[in-house]
Amino acid sequence: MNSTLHTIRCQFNQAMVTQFGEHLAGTDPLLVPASHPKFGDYQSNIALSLAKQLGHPPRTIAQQLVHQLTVDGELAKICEPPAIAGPGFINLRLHTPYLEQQLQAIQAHPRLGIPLPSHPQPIIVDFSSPNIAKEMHVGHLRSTIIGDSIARILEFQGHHVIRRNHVGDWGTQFGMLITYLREVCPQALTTADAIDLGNLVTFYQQAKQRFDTDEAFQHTARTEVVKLQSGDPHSRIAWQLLCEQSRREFQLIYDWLDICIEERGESFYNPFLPNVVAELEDAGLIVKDAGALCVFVDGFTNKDGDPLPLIVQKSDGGFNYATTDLAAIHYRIQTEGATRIIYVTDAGQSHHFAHIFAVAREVGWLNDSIQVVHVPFGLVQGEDGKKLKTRSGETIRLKDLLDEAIARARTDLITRLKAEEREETDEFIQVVSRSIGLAAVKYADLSQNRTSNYIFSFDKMLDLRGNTAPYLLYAYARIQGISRKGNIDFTRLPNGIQIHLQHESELVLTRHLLQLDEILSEVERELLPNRLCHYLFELSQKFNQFYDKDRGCPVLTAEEPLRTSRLIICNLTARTLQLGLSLLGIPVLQRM
RNA sequence: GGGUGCGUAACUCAGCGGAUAGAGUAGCUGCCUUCUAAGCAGCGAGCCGCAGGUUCGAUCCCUGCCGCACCCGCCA
Repeated sequence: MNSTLHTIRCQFNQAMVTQFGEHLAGTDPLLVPASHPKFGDYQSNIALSLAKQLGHPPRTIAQQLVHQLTVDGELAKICEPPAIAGPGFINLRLHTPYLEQQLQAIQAHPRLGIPLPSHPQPIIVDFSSPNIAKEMHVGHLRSTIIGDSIARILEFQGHHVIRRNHVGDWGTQFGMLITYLREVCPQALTTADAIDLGNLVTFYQQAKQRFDTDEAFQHTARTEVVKLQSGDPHSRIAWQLLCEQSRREFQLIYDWLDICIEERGESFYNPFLPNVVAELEDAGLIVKDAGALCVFVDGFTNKDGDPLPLIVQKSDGGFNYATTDLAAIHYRIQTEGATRIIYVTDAGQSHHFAHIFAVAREVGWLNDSIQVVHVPFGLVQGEDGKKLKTRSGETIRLKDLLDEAIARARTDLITRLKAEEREETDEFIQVVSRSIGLAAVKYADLSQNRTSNYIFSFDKMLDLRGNTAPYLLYAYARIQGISRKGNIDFTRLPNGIQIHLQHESELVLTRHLLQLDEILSEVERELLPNRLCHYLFELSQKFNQFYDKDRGCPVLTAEEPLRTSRLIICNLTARTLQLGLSLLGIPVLQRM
């Protein structure tokens, strides 16, 4: 909420200095959300941690701090008198008039009280990154969804974000594919769309198999890459045709998922690759080993415990992904001026990125003013706990996966409509089932801590109960239902009027509403969208408790001025849900 | 063999060095002459993998071990 925590922190700091001396200036007062609602909103654990240093019992320290805070007086504008509990916790409870005033403030604020940063940063988010000549499959799901959400959050926070699709459009696989196509389907190399993408994928698999087993083929393929990389016109035309075809296919998926991303494939960096090697050479980092040009940095060893090289130029003269990734870092920093680069790829690549970053640091492209991070995520597993595959053991195409989610959402919806004897248009059914299906897939992914593997289950993600997209969307739709029922235009509710918080459930709800800014800055820092999901889930639960006819409080049937006050709370909840979901890449529904 | 990540309720998962470790599902029990029950309230369910260590305090940090997953020289 509008800097509440910041204000409290300052007050604590001041009190610490006044009571215990200047050396405590800037010491973190260890303010955290209360561990249990009965303790209030926040707690400071500082007294416990200062006990040893100051040589006093923690409760005495807490008493001195509370005394000083009371004398200073500022805190009383926000909180009820601080309470000391247990071994020396200082518990803080925001008082109701402050909550009422804060709600009023965010109601009038288009960003719900979230401030813009004073120093917006240029940030590159590198995500999705499918490979040309392959279809997008389940392996691209997490990078695409998590990367998009991170980009949305950073954009909302006011940063200048470049969403970057580092597609695999270069390298050995193309030599392989072109060589193979020349044998089995030469027209594909000269005519647009001579074969459909499904076949292209099959050809790719066959080419890969040949490459792995046939040495002569492997050699020809490698030569083909070198030809392509050196600009041979026939190779380039073939390559462009393949890229164009894949690109259209990717775009279809991105349109479905409402993902905006700018393609800049590996090939873009081709002209810069020799220079990368040259700069490494100039820095004295290049070592020739078995014909390949390598860089050795401390801390990287292979399975025998020997130093592990980063190969930047292969013995055949070709460059590889390490070279490309280095060129990309260089370009992103030098030319694009990025101060933060975020790579959203699977956890299996951690080692590779650590290696690349270490070399970039060694050569001096990276320094402390630039933050380069790998944001790893775990595998998508089937319900058997193994890597998600079709029954026949093939990789699942992303398109099929999304189709199935939508189809299942549609079946659920139709069953529900029948049970409730509702009549809806075909268009409604189509829009709603599509929206729920896609939202469910996205939310299921985002709501897990990204670092662990997660088990993919259509049944769980489409469940109308629990921490799922449908539950959150329903909470939103319920609120819109209030506006329809009461003929109330939420956008025309009066601004700046006194909010009244009386009922326990509305206090609980509004306390939660006012925590959005803390959650968002945490998510920005940790790059963990599941924290936002958790927040929104709790918000939905708290709304449903507030709206419950037994234990909650009446809204439409309440007397003024409570009625308007509660309608404002409803609308603030809806706006918060809508904003939060939008940051996850999920649009809301008015009815469902 | 080395490296990285993970081991928390029957299942799927949260958990920020702090108080009695939390959700959701599943199971059981209540609440619809309705501000949409797709909801709400409640009950039971835990050696937080094991063993040490650091700390006033450890599910969280460190070390070792066990189990699982992924990575480990010219693919990306």
